[in-house]
Amino acid sequence: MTSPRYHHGNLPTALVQAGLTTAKSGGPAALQLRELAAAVGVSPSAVYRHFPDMAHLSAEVSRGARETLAVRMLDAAAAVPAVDGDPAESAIRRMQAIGRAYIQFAVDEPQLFDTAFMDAGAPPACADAPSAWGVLNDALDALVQVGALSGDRRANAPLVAWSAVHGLSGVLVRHMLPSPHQPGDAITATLAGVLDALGVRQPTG
Amino acid sequence: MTSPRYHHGNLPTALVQAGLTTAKSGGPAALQLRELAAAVGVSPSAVYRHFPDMAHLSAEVSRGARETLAVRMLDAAAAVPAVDGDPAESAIRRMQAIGRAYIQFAVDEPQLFDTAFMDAGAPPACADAPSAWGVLNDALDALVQVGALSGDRRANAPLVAWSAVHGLSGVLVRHMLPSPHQPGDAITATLAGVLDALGVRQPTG
DNA sequence: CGTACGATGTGAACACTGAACACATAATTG
DNA sequence: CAATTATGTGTTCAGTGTTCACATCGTACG
Repeated sequence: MTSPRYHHGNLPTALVQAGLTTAKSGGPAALQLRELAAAVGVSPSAVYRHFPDMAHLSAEVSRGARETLAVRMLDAAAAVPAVDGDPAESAIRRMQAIGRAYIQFAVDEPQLFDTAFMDAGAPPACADAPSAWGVLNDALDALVQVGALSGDRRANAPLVAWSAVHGLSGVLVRHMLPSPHQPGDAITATLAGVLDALGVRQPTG
Repeated sequence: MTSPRYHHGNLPTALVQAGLTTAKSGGPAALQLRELAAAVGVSPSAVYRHFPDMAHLSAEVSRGARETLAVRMLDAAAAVPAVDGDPAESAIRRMQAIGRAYIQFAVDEPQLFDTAFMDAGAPPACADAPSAWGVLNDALDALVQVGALSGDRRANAPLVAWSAVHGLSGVLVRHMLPSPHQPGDAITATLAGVLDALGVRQPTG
């Protein structure tokens, strides 16, 4: 398997994987066709057997980064223990955990976060693999089902939540804060603000 | 002035101007050294007499875009008529106008907006020319001075307001909305949410 | 079997980019 | 007016994504 066969066996996946590794440390600007090809041990031209364009390969790496983010969110939600006899409280805490995981991902892996949202055409609406947008909407649905979120506010809810959390993430990632703010405070304040704007009661404790 | 003199007279400014024009239609990716030089009618190497690097020129164009944004915000605030005998109401309306102008700029000039915030190192804290961050903080100071914003919330206020407004702008610019949302509704909802999160009363009418 | 064929990878090109050099010209200063 | 500095030119170079004719492998069919 490690022998240098002429046919790689699974080039596209390997290229995307190498792209993710590269992007994790160098960001989207570090994604270069020749470098990725070399990292996988393949000629530059070989890439074109699987991707029509470097842009398409980059887009696929970006998609991978978004998927990683979605998985982090799902894991964070799953790690929240259910509160006995209070499904609403559980749903609210899960919602908060999702938002926190999103921001945490941006802070922990700023380059990957940048890679995830680099191109304008990236639609979070695509029905593929776990998407952050999907995870958010599922959480909102859960809130409605449990009675913690009113149906009226459901329509604008994803937009409000997403822009607040995504906006804070961007600000933190790009170090747009002039004074040395405490990110932790900002995160909790933003999460509380989102729940407040949605008319969802704050989680106890 | 239009005669093709050997010395351009004001190359750096002209290059940045050309960069702004290019970026307005093509975004940050369209900023190319040779093209900008040609647009100004100058050899590519001439650029290096004024900018050590293409990155520095791009950064200057980005700064220009941010300045444009700040001016739009200032203009919008100035266009709000004062409410007689109610300085608080005036300040609140001005604050709202600033946020609306920010988002409007992103929607009207998505490419310029992208250019304004392309590089991570861009500090809105720089004390140069009108900066969006400065405009926001001035508006917040006005709110405090008028008693519409409590001093306690002043510390986190810029972060909360900025991330919400900037986040929504980014979402709108990148068309991250799956379903055909109404941007107008989202904008007013977000602005109201920001004021709410800051504990500022909603403007009347 | 073995042979033709499609899928996959190679190597040498090409056009383009930002960048670096020696040189030419203009403006300024003594 | 002479000399020096500031500014712009032309050429060249390394590196990029991309293309094309060719090489190689796996495989399905006679």
